[in-house]
Amino acid sequence: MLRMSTLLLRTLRDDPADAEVASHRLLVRAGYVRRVAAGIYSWLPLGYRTYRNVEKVVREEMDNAGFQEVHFPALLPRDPYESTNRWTEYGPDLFRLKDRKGNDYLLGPTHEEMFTLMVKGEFSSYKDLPLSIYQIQTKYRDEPRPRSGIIRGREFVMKDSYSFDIDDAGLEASYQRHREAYIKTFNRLGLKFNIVSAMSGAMGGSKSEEFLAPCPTGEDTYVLCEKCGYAANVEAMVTKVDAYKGEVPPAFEIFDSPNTPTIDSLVELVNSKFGISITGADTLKNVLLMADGKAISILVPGDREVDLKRVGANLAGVQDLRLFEDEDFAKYPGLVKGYVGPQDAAKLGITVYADPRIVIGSHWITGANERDKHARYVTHGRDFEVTAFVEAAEVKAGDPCPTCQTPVVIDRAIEIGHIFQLGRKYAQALGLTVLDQNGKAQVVTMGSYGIGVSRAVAAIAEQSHDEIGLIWPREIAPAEVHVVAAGKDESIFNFAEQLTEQLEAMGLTVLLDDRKDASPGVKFKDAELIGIPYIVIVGKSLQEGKIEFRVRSLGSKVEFATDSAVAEIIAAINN
RNA sequence: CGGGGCGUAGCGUAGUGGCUAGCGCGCCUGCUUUGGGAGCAGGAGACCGGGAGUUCGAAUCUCCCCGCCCCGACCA
Repeated sequence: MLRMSTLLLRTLRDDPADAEVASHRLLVRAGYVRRVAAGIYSWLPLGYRTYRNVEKVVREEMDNAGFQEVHFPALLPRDPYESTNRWTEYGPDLFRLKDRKGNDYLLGPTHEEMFTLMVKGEFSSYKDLPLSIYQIQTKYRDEPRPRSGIIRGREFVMKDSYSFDIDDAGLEASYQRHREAYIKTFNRLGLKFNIVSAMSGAMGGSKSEEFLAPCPTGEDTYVLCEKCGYAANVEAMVTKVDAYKGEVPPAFEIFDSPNTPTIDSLVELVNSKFGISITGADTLKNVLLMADGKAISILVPGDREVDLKRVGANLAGVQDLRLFEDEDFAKYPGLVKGYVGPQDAAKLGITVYADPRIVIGSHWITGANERDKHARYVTHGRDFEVTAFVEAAEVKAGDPCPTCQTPVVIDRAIEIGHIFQLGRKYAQALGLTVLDQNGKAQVVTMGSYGIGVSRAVAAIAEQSHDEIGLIWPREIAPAEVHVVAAGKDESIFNFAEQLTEQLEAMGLTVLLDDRKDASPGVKFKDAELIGIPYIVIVGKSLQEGKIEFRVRSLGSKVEFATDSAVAEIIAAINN
């Protein structure tokens, strides 16, 4: 029995000044967590019970799926991370430390190496596969910017799984098993989520999907087609365009265009000069970038910005990507800021990539590579060539769905899970092979799957709260029933106590507000803030033989007779 | 790392050169109160983020450092 009279808990009447997002604000106010440093939090009793409930659901679903739980240290030696070059590649996000002998250690940001090495140490035959193992472990990443309370911390708990298979078909099967286990897990956690296709990015795999919990304060942006269900991270959104069907344009011509530094001013000048009515979408923007020290130009329609995230995710192998700065222009005197066009790219020594919208045969108004001059009828395939198409332009709400052409919507979400097919990268680097039927060594293929366990607590809070407090799903709540003794009469406290014992005897977890010195108003406010789903009030109606039953999420109140209270409460909860 | 904001008691805050740093919540003692964050009386609790400087005098002005929050870049 949890008693409010002795609980290590102090709810706050005011919102903490340093919390903005709802989950952070409410978890602090309701006494679930306290900040220790940026992105590092302590859990108080109510919070830790909630956290452990989430962990329990995750663990049960992993076990149900037949995955085996293991546990690695958080404190790890440098060596395994050298084999995959991540000691270097991970950069400043890695927490590094030295032992007394001066040897390098790290706090694990993720554990691919350790899992791979564990399997390598034990198994060596195809007969041992497939295998899926997981752990629930604290991870450390020295984030450049921790934010939103426990949504993005520098210390956080992640459930990470890895699958090991002999071939691609096996990997696909393991991937699907994880996908199904994740769907069950998030459903049990009461989370609304979308499964979106994602870029596997730096991890170097192939197929990858993210589980996103929609929420306005989320930090991931994704597109969703409400008709066919297509969903993708903005980085992974595919642009669908038709081939050019217009007429072949006349030869390109250069015209004077002084004082047109912006697309708008250019459009205005062209329209009045030629007596036509084009829009920004008919102009071609040449955005210059430095990619690992190489100058590249990205072509996008003038009415769109370049999305650096998308470019980065879609340009294979590029580490450092940034916009051109004045000193870069100085190195390429042929590039006239504001008047760049793709016609002379080869001469100027830059590599040109184009957004898929710049289809072959289409013609554009673009810079003439001379101050105060633009050109029109500049035609792709005739007047300029590109090295490759790359998804580069920003995604806008209303863009056509790549599968059914319906305008998509853009929404924000918290990433709560990520599954992907890693392939053989780690197994190769660490030498994980097994012998096949023919006695030949085969490199194992792996999948990697993560759930942010501590983050899920915050994600649930984000999706399930109102102005006055938290509203937990039953399975996650720190207790299932909150019994409030509201009054001063001894009989009220006695009955509340008895009722609590009876409910517990029926298998329910109960938080009893048995504080003698708190007024009913305080107890009601606290109960609403704490957010246990069912609230039972033992108070003034006790003398009429009644207690009150409330459902936090509905704000509903009904009275039950005291002698049938336990049965009625249980019936109401299980209804 | 770029831009913005902030740091005064456990929490929320007032105080912009003047002597004793104020208020509300919370906490302690006593009395009264008990269905929507009770009342009265008394009390504890602050190296005003740290350091250096300017000044007769600094929470207040200057410089440096530290910490925290938000936007961006980057990332689960």
